[in-house]
Formats: sequence, structure tokens, C-alpha cells
Amino acid sequence: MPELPEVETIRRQLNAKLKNQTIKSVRILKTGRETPHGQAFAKAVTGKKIKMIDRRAKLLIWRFTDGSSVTIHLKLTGRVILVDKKYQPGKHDRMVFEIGPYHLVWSDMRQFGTINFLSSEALKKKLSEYGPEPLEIKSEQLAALFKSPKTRNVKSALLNQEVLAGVGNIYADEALFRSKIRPTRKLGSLTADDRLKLAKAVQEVLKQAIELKGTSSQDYLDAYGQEGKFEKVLRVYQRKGLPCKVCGTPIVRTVVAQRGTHYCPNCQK
DNA sequence: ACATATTCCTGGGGGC
DNA sequence: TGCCCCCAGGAATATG
Repeated sequence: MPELPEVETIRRQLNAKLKNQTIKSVRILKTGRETPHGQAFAKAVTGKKIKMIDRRAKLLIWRFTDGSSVTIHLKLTGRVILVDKKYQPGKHDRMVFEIGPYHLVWSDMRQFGTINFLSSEALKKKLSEYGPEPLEIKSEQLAALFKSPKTRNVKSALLNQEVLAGVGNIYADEALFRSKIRPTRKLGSLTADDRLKLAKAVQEVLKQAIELKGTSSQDYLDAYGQEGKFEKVLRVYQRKGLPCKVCGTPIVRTVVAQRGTHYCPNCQK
């Protein structure tokens, strides 16, 4: 599922192609997850010139030269892929864009994803709801976010987009493993050393995942339809019952904060 | 101000 | 082989 590293990978790929290009047409194949609804969406974005492709949290943002924008949240199974002009739309495709000489398809098997056309004010408001970008602050600043509330468990803090932006289930579990912290720990039980280790682990995991172009354990593909390679270095996520790569103890899967949660019962205290 | 439950949805896996 | 049931999960929303 697309988290910060996956969306950042797509952002870089799209920005290289779509910057300074104009949206020539929008074909809506399936309505319901866009605002404004239906043809009003197509009408709003047709003719807009892309100033840059941006990202905030897990949100892909097409910033237009007039200050308006399109935001796409891929949720669990969304894909945004550059295709050629002869492309035949598939079952799960929702929209096909013609942008300068390029063609772009947005698809979403489980239909959780959203796409919105926003005024500059609406975008500003939306982005203000997110916590800081973990790769744009110092590890000490990131560590400070894990101080309170003391009763919140550390996994739900990592997943909460208002605490920090962009971490989802895969990288939360991987960062907790790397910092040897059990996902059920309350923030109030973490030492200053735990918080700093966790902050550094979050940053390391996200950076490495961007280098490897994300994780494709489920449905994620990048803007060229390619899989990410982070899956090969996963240490706990989706490794239930497999031996811990550090100590050999079988990895445990439980549910924390309504999410499947993987950890090593020996390494993570 | 926290946790927990529910909702959206489809493909895939387990059970028989 | 083929049902049926259940489950994954981001985040908005409702409820405790």
C-alpha cells in the first residue's frame, strides 16, 4: 500500500515528465471518488498547466500555475501509471488523463482512493491538518513528537497523520523493529533514548524505502508500472511465523490500533 | 482527548 | 472443482 516512500517515488517520476505540461483531456471511467463530482471535475482541471508535482504525507499533489491543484490519495490499492496513447482501460481504471504528450491512468481496485480539485485556500487548509514531514525535521524534533499523550500506544502515534505525516502500517512495524520497541508500548513508557532511536529508525526506514522505490507486497506499482524493492529487506511486516532475522524467534502478528501488527517478541521489549 | 467500532471495497485464501 | 465466509487496511465518522 502506498505510504510516504511510494508516493514520493511516484512524485519524482511524474514531476520529471509532467512539469510545465498542460492537461488536455480527462476521461472519467468510473465516478464517485472525485470532487467536484463527475464531468464537473473534468471541466475544472482541463486546460490547467502543471507547475510541479508535489507530495505531502501520502498525498500526491499536482500544483497548477494558477494556484489551484489536484490531490490524489491512493489509499490501499491506488495506482497512477504513465501509459501510451493506445492504452486500453482495464476493469479497475477510474480516470485517464492526457497531459501534454503523456497519458496517465489512475486505477484503484478497492475503490478507497480519492481525487480532489482544490482551490489554493482549500489545499492550504487540507495540508495544515498534517503533522510534520519526518524527513524534513531533525531526529531530535521527531523524537519529541513521541512524548505525549503518555497513554497513547506507540504504534497508533506512528500511524496518526496529525502526529507525523506519511507513515503507514508497513513502515511503522519496520521502524519499531529497528528501534527494538514493542508496538503496544505506551508513549509514557518510552525513555529519551527510545524516542531518539525510534525517530532515527523512522527516518532510516523511509530513506531506504525511497531509495528502493517502495514496497510492493500488495498492489503498489510506481508510475512506470514497476514494483518496489523494499519488500526484499522487510524484517517483520508480513513475516508472521518466519524466523526473526536477528535472533531466529518466530515473528508474531497481533492487532494493535485496528491494524495487523508484526514484531519479534524477543528483540522488541 | 483518548480508544474502539464501523464504513467503504474487491480479490484471494481457508474450510469443506 | 466450487462455493461460502472472512479478511486485509487508510482514514473519516460515530460512539464510549
